[in-house]
Amino acid sequence: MTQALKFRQAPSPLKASCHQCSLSNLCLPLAIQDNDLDSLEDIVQQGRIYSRGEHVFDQSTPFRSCFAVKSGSIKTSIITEGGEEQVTGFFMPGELVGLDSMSGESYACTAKALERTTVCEFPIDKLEELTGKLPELQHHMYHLMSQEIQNSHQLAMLLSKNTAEERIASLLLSLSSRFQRRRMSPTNFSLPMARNDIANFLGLAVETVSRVFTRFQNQGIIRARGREVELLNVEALQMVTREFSRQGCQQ
Amino acid sequence: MTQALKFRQAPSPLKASCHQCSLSNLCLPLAIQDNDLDSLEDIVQQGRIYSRGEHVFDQSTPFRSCFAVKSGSIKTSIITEGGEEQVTGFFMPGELVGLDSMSGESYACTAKALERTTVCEFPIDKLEELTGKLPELQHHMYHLMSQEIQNSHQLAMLLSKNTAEERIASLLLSLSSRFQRRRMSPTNFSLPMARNDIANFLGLAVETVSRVFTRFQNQGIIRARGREVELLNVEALQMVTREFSRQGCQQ
DNA sequence: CGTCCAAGTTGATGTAAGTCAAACCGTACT
DNA sequence: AGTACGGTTTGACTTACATCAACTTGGACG
Repeated sequence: MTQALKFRQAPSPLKASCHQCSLSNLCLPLAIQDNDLDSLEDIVQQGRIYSRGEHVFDQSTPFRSCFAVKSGSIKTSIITEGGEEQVTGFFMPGELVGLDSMSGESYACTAKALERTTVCEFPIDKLEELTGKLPELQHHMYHLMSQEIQNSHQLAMLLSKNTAEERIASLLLSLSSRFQRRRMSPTNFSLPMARNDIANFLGLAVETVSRVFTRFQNQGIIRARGREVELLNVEALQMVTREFSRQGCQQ
Repeated sequence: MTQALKFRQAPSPLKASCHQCSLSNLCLPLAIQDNDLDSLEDIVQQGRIYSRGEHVFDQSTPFRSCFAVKSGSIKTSIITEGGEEQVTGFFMPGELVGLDSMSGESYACTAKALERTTVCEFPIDKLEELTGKLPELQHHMYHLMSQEIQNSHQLAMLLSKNTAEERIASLLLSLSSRFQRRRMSPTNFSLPMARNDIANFLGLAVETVSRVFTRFQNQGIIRARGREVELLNVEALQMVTREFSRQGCQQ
């Protein structure tokens, strides 16, 4: 660790500044008035920097906090007794990780940084206390959790009804819109996760994911080199996801 | 409708009595002190009786309330633009329906009574107001929503990793434990849903569900006649669900 | 009590995606 | 520069389950 770093990194927990955060229109601050922002800042802790592969938290360890992704990205997954992994989600800047763990003493999943990642930490007891005082914040928490239930239902639907192509098209479009929300290119981005994670998340074999990527590429729908992806024909992708609406329709 | 019924059914909304409800140890009252129970009773409305097949609420209609199942059972499902149905859950007495709809103006799914069913209705604005005042109730709401996220992740896992037999064994065991919580026989119960619903929920074809049922029956694990089910060998069922933990293990 | 229709079962066949195996990167490390 | 090792791609073969089709059961109802 260099001298310079030592100076900048004060002994954590370091207070984060929601006021100055560029993600305040995506993250929790989105829900509350400017003058209540201070009380949120009072409870949030600046998390440390996680490098690729590091665990932000581990399944079955005591549940203390939810984490908002500040930069980078996080993958959450459940590990079964048998050692099987199931990826349950990918989290990008402005998104809140840990909502599935609010029903027990310990984390319901493991959160792993997919790249160099920074987070803000919200200790759960303080967060609950605060949401009790700020109805809009409470409402937003309900909103976020409900959203996550819906997302998960959507995933279940994808897994049970859709083909490999449809699943991958859906994922690409989901990522695309999430990049767009952050004012980044919706058609030209770099996948934060490995093919393996995509496969696991979508209930496919790695080989299948690979094959679909090349098939899409050959059809001129996308261009992919490693993790770099370019969506050449978004409409075609949307067609693929809705392909299953072929109720007597010939195409 | 008989005379007697007309007398008992006062013009709704009728106030429900949580104090006297036999489900108070499963439902929302579980979370709060006896002296706060009155404030919960103040907001809850006695719902009407739904007969089999009736909708309790419909996807895309304005979201007003969450519903606790009092008797009977409810199936929730999403209908896609293409008209495809995806069953997202089954709800039994004491369970809360509608948590996935708290992020929008309208219900995220359709809730249909699987049999003659009664519910208690919690208007969402009043419920939010109350959870702002009762920290334990707020905590419980977080708990329930988090649980639902976990359930849905569990389902996704089942759908993406497990065989037809494993999925059905899991469902049977889940139902079993939910009957048990209600002090009913965990080994001898009647399925509230049709084979079709089971198939849809588990991402299988009806025929497959049927075949697995008979296979289990031939193996002496269960006895099934229509919707009547008897679990003859719970351990065997548990073995089936964990079968995928065969990492080099010979059995 | 017979009729009817939906729900459930059983059998035969097709297929999307898994599995196994091998080659091919890209990049990190000595 | 050479080696080593994930991650990725491609091909050949297998399989669990879907699909299609026929038959059976059972409860609602005149």
